[in-house]
Formats: sequence, C-alpha cells, structure tokens
Amino acid sequence: MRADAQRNRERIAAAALTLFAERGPDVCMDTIAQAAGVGVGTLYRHFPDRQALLLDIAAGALRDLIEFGAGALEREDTGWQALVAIVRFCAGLPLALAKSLAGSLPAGTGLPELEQESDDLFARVVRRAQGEGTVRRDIPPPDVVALLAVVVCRPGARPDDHLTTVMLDGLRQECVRATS
Amino acid sequence: MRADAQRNRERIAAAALTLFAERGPDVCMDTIAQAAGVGVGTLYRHFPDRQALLLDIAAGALRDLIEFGAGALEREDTGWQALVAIVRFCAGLPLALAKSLAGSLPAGTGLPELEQESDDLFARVVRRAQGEGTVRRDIPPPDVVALLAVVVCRPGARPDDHLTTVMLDGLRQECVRATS
Amino acid sequence: MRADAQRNRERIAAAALTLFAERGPDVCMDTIAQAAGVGVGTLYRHFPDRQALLLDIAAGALRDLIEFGAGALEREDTGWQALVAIVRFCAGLPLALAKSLAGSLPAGTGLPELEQESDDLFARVVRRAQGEGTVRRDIPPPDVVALLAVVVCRPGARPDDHLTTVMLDGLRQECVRATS
Amino acid sequence: MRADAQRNRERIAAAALTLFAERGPDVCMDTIAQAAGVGVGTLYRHFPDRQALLLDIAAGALRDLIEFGAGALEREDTGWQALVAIVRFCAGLPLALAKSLAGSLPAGTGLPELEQESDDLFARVVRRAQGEGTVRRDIPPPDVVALLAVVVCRPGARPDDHLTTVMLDGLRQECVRATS
DNA sequence: CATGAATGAGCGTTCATTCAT
DNA sequence: TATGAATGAACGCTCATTCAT
Repeated sequence: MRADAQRNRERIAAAALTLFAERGPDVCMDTIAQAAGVGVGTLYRHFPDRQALLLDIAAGALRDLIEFGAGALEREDTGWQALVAIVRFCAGLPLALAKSLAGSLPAGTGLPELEQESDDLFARVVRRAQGEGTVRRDIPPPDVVALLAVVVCRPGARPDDHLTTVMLDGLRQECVRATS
Repeated sequence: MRADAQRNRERIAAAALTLFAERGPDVCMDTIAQAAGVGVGTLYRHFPDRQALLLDIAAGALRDLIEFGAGALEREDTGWQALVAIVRFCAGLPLALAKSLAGSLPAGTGLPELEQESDDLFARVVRRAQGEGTVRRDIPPPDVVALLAVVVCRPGARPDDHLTTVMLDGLRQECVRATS
Repeated sequence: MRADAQRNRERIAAAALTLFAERGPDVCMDTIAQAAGVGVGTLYRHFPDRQALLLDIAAGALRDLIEFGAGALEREDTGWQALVAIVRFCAGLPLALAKSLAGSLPAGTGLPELEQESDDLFARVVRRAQGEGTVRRDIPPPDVVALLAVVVCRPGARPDDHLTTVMLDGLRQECVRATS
Repeated sequence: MRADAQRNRERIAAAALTLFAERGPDVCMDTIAQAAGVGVGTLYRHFPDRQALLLDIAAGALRDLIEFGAGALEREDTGWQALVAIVRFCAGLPLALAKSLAGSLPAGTGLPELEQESDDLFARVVRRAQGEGTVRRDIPPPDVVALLAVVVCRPGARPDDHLTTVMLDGLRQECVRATS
C-alpha cells in the first residue's frame, strides 16, 4: 500500500472515531470524509460501506482490550489488581461502539467472536478475583462482566471518574449488604 | 378536545414510547403512526414534529420522577431509604430519552428546566443521606447525581438488577476505600 | 385507492413505458417521475423500486399477450391464422422488456411463470400450424417460438413491417430450402 | 509505439469486446482494465474515454465486414451466394455494438461513415440478387438491409441458426405470398 | 378532524475520469 | 510509461413533513 493511501486510511478511521463518539453512528459519510480531508470516494475505497468502517474501529478497540487484558492477567499479582488495571484501560477505547455493533452483526464478521473472547477474558479475571476473596461472590461472573461493560462502555468514561470508583468499591466482597 | 382525539393522542404517545425504547429515537414516523393505529396526518396534528413527540414523552417521565421523588422525601424516614426508593422507581421510566433530549434542547422548551428540577431533588436527597452518614462523603452531591443518572438511564434497567445493587452498595460510606 | 392516486400510478407506468422504450431500462428514476409529472417519492410509493416498475410493465405485456393468444386460438379457423394474428398483436407490446427481465428475475416474481405460459401458448399454436402443414416442420416448435420472439421483441416492431412479413413467409412449409 | 504498449492496447480491446458482449455496454472501466490485466490508468492512456473504446471495437467490426463483403462480391458467382456468405460472416462480429453506437455518435467520429459504407455494400449485393431474380423484389434494398441488420446484430447470432435460415428462405423471390 | 398521497431534500453508494507516485 | 489512489458528480432510495381529499 502506498504511503499516502495508508495515511488517508488512518485519517479516515481517526475522523470516524471522533465523529461516531460525538454524534453517534449515523453521522453522514460525507461529513466523515470531509473531516478526514478526503473525498467520499476515497472513504469508500478504504471501507466498502459504513459498517466496514464501524467494524474496523470496533474490532480495533476489542483487540487492544484483549491484548492488554491478557498481559495484565500475567503481569499483575492479584486478580483484583488485574481487574482494576483492565477497567482503567478501557476508558480510552470506543467500546460502546463495539458493544452496540456486536449485538447487531452476524457471526462471521469477526466482531461477535472478538466480543466473546473479551468477555471470556474478563470472566477469567473476575473468577480469579472471586477466588481470592476480593470480588463479591454473590454475583455470577458473567453478570459482573455485563455490569462492568455498562460502566466501561459509557461514552466519555474516564479511567478514574466517580462511577468507576464507586462501581469498583461496590464490587468488593466486604461491601455486600442488603440495600433493598 | 373530543374524546376520540384524546384517545388518539394517548395511543400515539404510547406507541412512540414503545418504539423509541425498542428501536431508538430514529424510528420513522409512519411506523409510529401505524403502531398507534392512526394515519401520519393524525400524528402530526397532535405533535407538530418528531421533537415534540419525544419532548412529550421525556417531560412526562421527568414529571413522574419529580412527583414520586418529592413524595418519597416526605414519606421515607431516612435519606438513604428515599434514595433507594427513587432509584428503584426510575427503572420503568424512559429517562434515557429524557437525558439525551435535555442535552440537545434549548431552554424554553421546558425540558432542561425539568431536568434541573429533578437533579436538584436528587441532590437534596443525596445531601440528606450524606448528612446521616449513609452515603459516602468523598463525592460531591452533583457528581453522585450524575453517577446515578448513568445507572438509572440505561435502557433496560431493572429496579433490582446487579448494576443497581452494586452501585448502591458502592455508595455507602463504609465502602470507601482506595481502589487505585 | 383514491382517484388521483390511481391516475398518478397510470401516468407513471405510461411515462416509464415510453422512456424504457426510448432510452433503455437504465433511465434515471427522477427522469421518469418528472416525465410523469410527479415527485420521485410518489413514484416510489407506487413502485417500491425500479424492478417493480419494470416488472409491472413487463407482466402487463405478457398478460395481454396471453389473453389475446388464448382468444385467437379459439377464434381463428387455422393455426396459421392464429399465429399471424398473435404475431401482429405483439407489435405494440413492450415484450423486449419482458424478455430481458424474465431472464434476470428469479421465479417467484411471477415473470418467468408468465413467460413460460406465453411460450407454451405460442408452442401450441405452432404445433397446430405444423399439423396443418402450413408451418415448416424442420424446426422444432420451441425453436420457432424463440425465433418469433426475436422478431416480435425488437424495439420498434410494427405489425406489418418487412421483417415480420419475411419471417412469416420464411416459416411456410413450401419455403423450406437449402440456403447454405 | 513500444511493443508492450501495443500488446496492452490489444489486450484491453479484447477484454472490452468480451465484457461488452457478456454484460452490455455499461461494464465499469475498472472491470475491463482488470480483465485486461492492466491498471485503469493504462486503459485511459490508450482510449481517452469509454466511447473511444467502444468506437474502436465497433469500427473494427465494420471494417472487417466491409473488407469481407467487398471480397465476397468479387469472389462469388451470384449475388445470392455473396449475400449468404456475408450474412454468415457477420455472426462472429460485434455488430450490435456498432449499430447502437453508430446511431448515437455524430458524423466525424468515423462510425456513421463506416456504417453507411457497409449499408451501401449490402444494398449493392441485394440489388444484384434481386436482379438475378433470387431475392424478392417487393422489398426495396434499403429495407432488406435494415432487416438483415436486425438478424445479424442479435447478440449471440450463430451463422447457421434457425433465425438466419428462415430469414434467408423468406427473402427468396419464390416465397413471396400474402401472409396477411 | 382523520386520512394517506405527494413532495423533495438528503444520504449511501458507484464509477468515469484525473493525477500523484 | 504503468499504476492505482483520489475525486466528485450522479443515481437509487428513504422519510419528515405538507396538504388535498
């Protein structure tokens, strides 16, 4: 691939990421192209349709997450520390996009598979932390994962914002109580 | 207003509520009219444009919330109990709609005002609970409100789902810790 | 269906028929709408896409042909007379459209079925004429039908133009010869 | 012209001929280039636009026809034999393309002139055959030419298919009859 | 008042043609 | 000279909104 083509591709992906985040997944394609400083035709040469563009971004986010997560699981001493590290890492990623797309894309596009992989990774971390006694045991791992997904997929999530903090605190075993 | 006109208006609002929840705020107007069992013309007679329809639903949700909240504040013995009651009550409401609309509508439409009112109410409850020592004091009331908003505005939130539970647990004073 | 809607539908079909004949099946939809004196939206209300429009016209032509053909088979004394009558009748019909569409449309759209029916009818007439000794017997009926199709599907075919005449003459039994 | 440039030009013309025959005159230029094994840029270097490409092919076909026809007129003993030979020869030629282009191209492009020349040649042959008493005299030569053009320009015409045979038979003087 | 037909601006996508590499 | 990336005009189609019935 030619150098300028490569640069264009990246500019498009970057512009799309920004605009999807700012205005949702329905931004008009011309707008994306314009923001990237290219013509629509160029956009379509690189991504055959809107979905391909969304997919590219979403898959990238999931791959980054999985890669980081696998590393964290090895690197960190405890499951809890790994969990916290991963959750913090998620903040910069366009995971909301990934989540909503994964729900509407058929298997074979690769996205549901990536999402499954990422869910599995999270579940492994949660189980380890529950084994240590740090994460509360009254919630089954997949539910914890789903719950973390909500926190982590908010548009505009920051690695140390209050919601993340409160959620992590609420997940500790010693915080279990009857709030009914 | 004639009785049948009134009934039409309600049927339209109900259909819109369902469809917005199910398929997002972009459902096409014909679909809503059809689901309500009326022609598009009738829809437009009652609501001059799409926004008016959204606004109607959103404002209704906020009014319900405010009314319930004010009652809870009087009725319940503690701030904590009031907070829990209100959070639980939110589950059935189309608050996600209200939130996203309120952000994009100018003052004067009434929605930002209602949102402000609801935020104030929440803040009062939070302050009271912090005063009692139940809600953690390291987070300023407005931030707590923002955080609750996220939890409560999820599409598909249930009054006793895990996320709500964990969040409420995490908000207790005794759960404060260093999660870094 | 309201009277004006009905009128619009007919105007659209008529305009489309003319334009397809004049400029081929790729005329732009806006042009058709304009020629019919309606907006594009109206065109699309009546015909969900270009194919539906083509299909409507083509199917109409085939139905007319089949109806006329069945009548001719009963009405005329000889197979030859029926054949000539039918061939002459074809001239005004947009059969070229029907032929080309039928080849590219899947069964279930109704067009291939109609084409089959029309072919069968033609074949019956041809067999009868061959039985009488008027149509040459060295060509199998389906081939005669195919051959007639070419003559009859020319854009601009006239009921008594030279090509039709020569073709009919050439089909007589007494004209068989070695032209190699 | 460099040898490889010459080869490219031929490959492009050949690919275009095939694709025009298979998929009509709207095939996209990239497809042609790809089929020819070159980039689009190369295609455009040799043929400044789509029409030039079509023109090249069409003109080639007409030149072949004219050359063969002139030879046949000298070589064959009778006008009839010349006519048959020429008609048979047409089968392999992309004359449909030539016909449709000639109708839409202005004089000066060379195509209408070539078509005129080919028509004249055909007319000469027909007149000679009518003089011999083989071709029917009730149709003026230009009309016979037009009629032969239809037969000969069908996509997929074969030199000895039924349509050609029947048409030639129908053109014989002794086949004249009242088919009304 | 209710209806649903008509309108046309707007978006996604394609492709002929140009031009930097 | 060959390449294929970039461009943007054009087309198919949708849908919010208006208005005749």
